[in-house]
Amino acid sequence: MGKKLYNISVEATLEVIGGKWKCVILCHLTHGKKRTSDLKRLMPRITQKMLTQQLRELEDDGIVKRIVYNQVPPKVEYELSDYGSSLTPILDSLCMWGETHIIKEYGDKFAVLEENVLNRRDDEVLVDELMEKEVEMT
Amino acid sequence: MGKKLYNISVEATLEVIGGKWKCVILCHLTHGKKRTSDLKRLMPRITQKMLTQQLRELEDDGIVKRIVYNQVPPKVEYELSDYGSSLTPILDSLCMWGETHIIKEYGDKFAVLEENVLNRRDDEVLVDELMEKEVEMT
DNA sequence: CAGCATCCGGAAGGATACTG
DNA sequence: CAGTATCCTTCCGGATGCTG
Repeated sequence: MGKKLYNISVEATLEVIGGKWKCVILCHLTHGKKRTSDLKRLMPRITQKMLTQQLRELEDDGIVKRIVYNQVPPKVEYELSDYGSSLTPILDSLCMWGETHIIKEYGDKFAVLEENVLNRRDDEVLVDELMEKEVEMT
Repeated sequence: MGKKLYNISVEATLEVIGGKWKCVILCHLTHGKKRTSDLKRLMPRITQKMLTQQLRELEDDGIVKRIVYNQVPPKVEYELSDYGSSLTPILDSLCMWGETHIIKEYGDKFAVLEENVLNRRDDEVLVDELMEKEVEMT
């Protein structure tokens, strides 16, 4: 393997999760196993190509597990590996900081969440989190 | 301001610290105020153009403060703003995960640290951290 | 449904020279 | 020393069509 040289250890982290969509994908996976079609719906702007590419890289780095069901039509699921789960606290922190930042910038965080996010069925954790915060603020 | 739409809150975080060099710069700044020339030395691979660009964006987002001394030759320092300091726990976690990852991948973490990192004078915190871990492992 | 191959435009980022 | 401006190359990533 070609050893890479780093000037600071965070560069090693960025090499793994620094891809354009990787943190977003991983954040969704912290909420549980997801099918390819689930991920597509959760990330309407990602292209098929990028989704597969980023998932492959995460798989190669041992961050996510790819579960293939041998059936027709095909079914593939992705979930955090044990090693990938060590990123969960970081991913949660990144999400929480984002929520705070959105509030700081826009006041009402719902103003910047797309409808598909609020209407989705299988990943209501975020919405629940936001609802809780909303209650705290009243 | 043009409101951006997000599908998950981490996207807001990435818009602020997702730039190619931003996390690296911020990690260095968690160790204290730095002159432009310091940052250049700490990041030998970054170009002048990118350094300035990333710093400007971080400044615009209220993450870093730019301190200009009116003197000749010019002297400029950068440091985390109060708001930027709210990222410190995340940045520390990212660094720590990177160290663990380096150990997992290469065994000896010193094998992948460039010499300029080990020889530098003003940012020995990382080295100290590594030394401590080394001791723990023996 | 999940994924691959191909083409292609545009943004990202490097190199260089110049300014105060 | 710190920063700007310009040019130029690279390659990321989108769009499309096809396969099992």
